[in-house]
Amino acid sequence: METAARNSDVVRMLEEIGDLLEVKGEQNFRVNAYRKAARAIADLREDIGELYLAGRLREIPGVGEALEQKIAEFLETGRLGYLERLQAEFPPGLLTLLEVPGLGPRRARVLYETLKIESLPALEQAARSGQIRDLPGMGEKVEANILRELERLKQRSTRHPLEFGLSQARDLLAQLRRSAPVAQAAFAGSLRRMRDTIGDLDLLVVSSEPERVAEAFTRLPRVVDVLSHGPQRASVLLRGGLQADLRIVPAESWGAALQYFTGSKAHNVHLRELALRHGWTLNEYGLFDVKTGERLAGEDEDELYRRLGLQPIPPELREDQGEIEAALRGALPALVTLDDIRGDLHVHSDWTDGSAPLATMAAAAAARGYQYMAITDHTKSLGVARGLDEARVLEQRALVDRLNAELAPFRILLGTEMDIKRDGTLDLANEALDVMDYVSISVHSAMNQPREQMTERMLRAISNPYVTTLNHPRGRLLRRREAYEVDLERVIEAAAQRGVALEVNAQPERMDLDGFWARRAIQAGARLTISTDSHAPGQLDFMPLGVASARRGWATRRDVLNTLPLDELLDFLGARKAAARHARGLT
DNA sequence: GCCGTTTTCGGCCCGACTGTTTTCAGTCG
Repeated sequence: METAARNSDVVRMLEEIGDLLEVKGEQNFRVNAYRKAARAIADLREDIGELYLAGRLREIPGVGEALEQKIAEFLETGRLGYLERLQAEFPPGLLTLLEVPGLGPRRARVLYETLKIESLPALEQAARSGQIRDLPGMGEKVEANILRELERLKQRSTRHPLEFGLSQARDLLAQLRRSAPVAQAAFAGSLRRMRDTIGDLDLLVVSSEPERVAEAFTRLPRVVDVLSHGPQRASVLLRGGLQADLRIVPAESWGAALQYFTGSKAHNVHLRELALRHGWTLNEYGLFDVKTGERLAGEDEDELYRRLGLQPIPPELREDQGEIEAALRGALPALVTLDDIRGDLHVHSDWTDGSAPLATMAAAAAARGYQYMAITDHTKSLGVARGLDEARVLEQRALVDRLNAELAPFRILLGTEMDIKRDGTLDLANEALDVMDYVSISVHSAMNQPREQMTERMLRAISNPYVTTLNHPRGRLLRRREAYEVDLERVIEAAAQRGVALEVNAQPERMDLDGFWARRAIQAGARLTISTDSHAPGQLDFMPLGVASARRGWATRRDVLNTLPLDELLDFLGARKAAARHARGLT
């Protein structure tokens, strides 16, 4: 049975209630209850409609009796009487005022009640005509800030790809080290958790002269605007629209500050509640006994976790998705690392749309310490890439064999990134697949098919027994293209059953699967590959991004195909091919 | 509104910065 709403609809509904209650002046704990539940549902790995039908809504942390009833009503009817009554108390545009940084619920309410402002254009007009400076609690600066933020809002930049944030952060920290006395420096926030996109940069520094560091930070070359500036922290706007926040702490607080500013917010809140139950309090300066004020931890991050009775939790897991419970039991997974990766299984050459000869790509892979690399050039349907036909595959087979004789013990696997055609059939004949070592498949065309059609297409494609891996299964391109409409749960289930691996693609704008879906795949029993989809030698260095996504999916070494040493991988691929031949009646 | 090896009632994460105000509310992360 289909319910009337999806998880994201429920999340939006609860957040709106929270916002409206806050504007109304309702007590904070009630407001936070709605927001906490919204967060939990946003991170949910199951369909909330199914949870409801199974009578399991109360299992969601933060959902009690009252919220269960409201969510049920919303799922059944697509509406919620309680929310509609709340909405009726305020004009529909009022909540858009909260999008302006510096405007919270109190000021939004004052603006509405005194000046009848209920939209951003009305806000701008009031600010321009100098009406806001006379309101209680506001003044000329608030008015000027509103105008400034409205301008910024008009050209608001969305979230940025992780790779861009990492390079910006590394540059900033290097510049800061050169221009001020910095004892330790690191980045925190979503950058350190390696989320696939980041909203801003969180930088952390230890210094005995914090004022000088903050000052130097605001004067770095790429800073275009200083948003706030104090002795312990400063926020700036960088060229290109990225915001960077710097925090300066004393050395004895380094670990606590690193923990605090790495987040996530939900993880931190959970951790603090845990501390409180011991009679301790946790802040960015350390872990303290509430009664005596004694410092229990703070200099070292791992020690902080251990003092709380937890295994140290890798930053990639800190999303309050069960990692704290697992760490309490000592049951955190041993996450896959870059060192575990034995080869790259998705690499292009100048035979199709890569920029370098096959031999160059192989040498670059070998230089990174890999035992193997799969060359996976495109196939004939992808005309723009001059994709290979069956005859060219045979030519490539010959070249690969020659190179392997020279490069041993390094091994090039002859592979393919074969197009899945719009009806789910594959681009090359089985005879061509039979001469290959590794077959991976991708959707590159008709990407806007309806959900049911795309799902059937992928299911049909992975049913070919020669197929080892489904590449970039969601097809999204950050900031450019949404994911395919597809029932990925069904595709993952089928892939798990057939032993088909799902790729974690490390291209910065792909990051596909991301951590969320990687974890889903592992839970379903599917195996992952982590590959770079390199089109030039330097792109092989994207591998850490893919490893990060897999780690965010709780992947261990054993969940990832290309952690296998060469001989074991060859055994695995050989067995698959034998089974494929058997299925075709060739044995 | 949620929740419980301190509690079924009485708690609920914590501090910096800004601006307006003369001791602190509002906002943010």
